[in-house]
Amino acid sequence: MIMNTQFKKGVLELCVLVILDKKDCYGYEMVDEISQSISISEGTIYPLLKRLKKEGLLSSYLKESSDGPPRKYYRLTDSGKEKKEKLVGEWETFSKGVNNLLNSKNEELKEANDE
Amino acid sequence: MIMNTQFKKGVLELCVLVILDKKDCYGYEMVDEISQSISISEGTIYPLLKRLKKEGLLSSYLKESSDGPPRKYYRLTDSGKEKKEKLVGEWETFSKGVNNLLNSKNEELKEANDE
DNA sequence: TATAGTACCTTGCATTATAGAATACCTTGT
DNA sequence: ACAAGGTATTCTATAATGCAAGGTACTATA
Repeated sequence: MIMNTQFKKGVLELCVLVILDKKDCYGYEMVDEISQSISISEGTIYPLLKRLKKEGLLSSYLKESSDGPPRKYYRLTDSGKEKKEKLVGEWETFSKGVNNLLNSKNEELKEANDE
Repeated sequence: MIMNTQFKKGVLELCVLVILDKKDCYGYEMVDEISQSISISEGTIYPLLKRLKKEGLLSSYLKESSDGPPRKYYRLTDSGKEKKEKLVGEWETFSKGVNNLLNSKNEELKEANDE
């Protein structure tokens, strides 16, 4: 899936928080989850998870796996849940604003061109 | 209007192209136009316009003004129009993907939690 | 003269996604 | 035992991009 890199900035953080709000996940698993909707690579998710943990939005714990090295599961903290709510709201406002520009520009500009 | 900076990455280019597809504009004017939907500052728009012109998506011409210095109007080139169409499509795919993650996650995860 | 509004431009900074490479574990085939 | 490949984590270096902060210059008003 080819996708505009720039669009993703900041949104991936939102996606990670939303997914972790539903269930605990490890990084490799999250790449799969998110990839169903947005293209993403491992080199992106691990630094992101590390950053979010450092900011106190996530906690983590290790769990052994039957087929590979142990998995590091991440869980939302309370502050992570707050942040998630905040980001979801911001995303809705933002995407509405963009769609506003994309669609409703036609009418407004008729007058502007009537000079 | 306070707004997540990261969400804007790449989207502002789309907004500029969409607006210029409707009518020619100068930078200062575009800040007003876009600000109705998304917060943006001058320090953002001028470098952006310069870059888009350099990439051949925009052409520009000067026009005198009665109340201030001459205005530099920008106009979409053919290649700019192509780029605009492409970006609009990418935005729609992308925002659908994000909303997908935000909303339809509930059902899919019931099974996942049934272990 | 001074102030404010319009309009443009540049520099430097912070943020973030990504590719690429390294490490380590397990399973399967030879 | 060995190699190959999939799973899983991590780090480094790089490229984009938005923005604040500053500057220039023109016009109108007080």
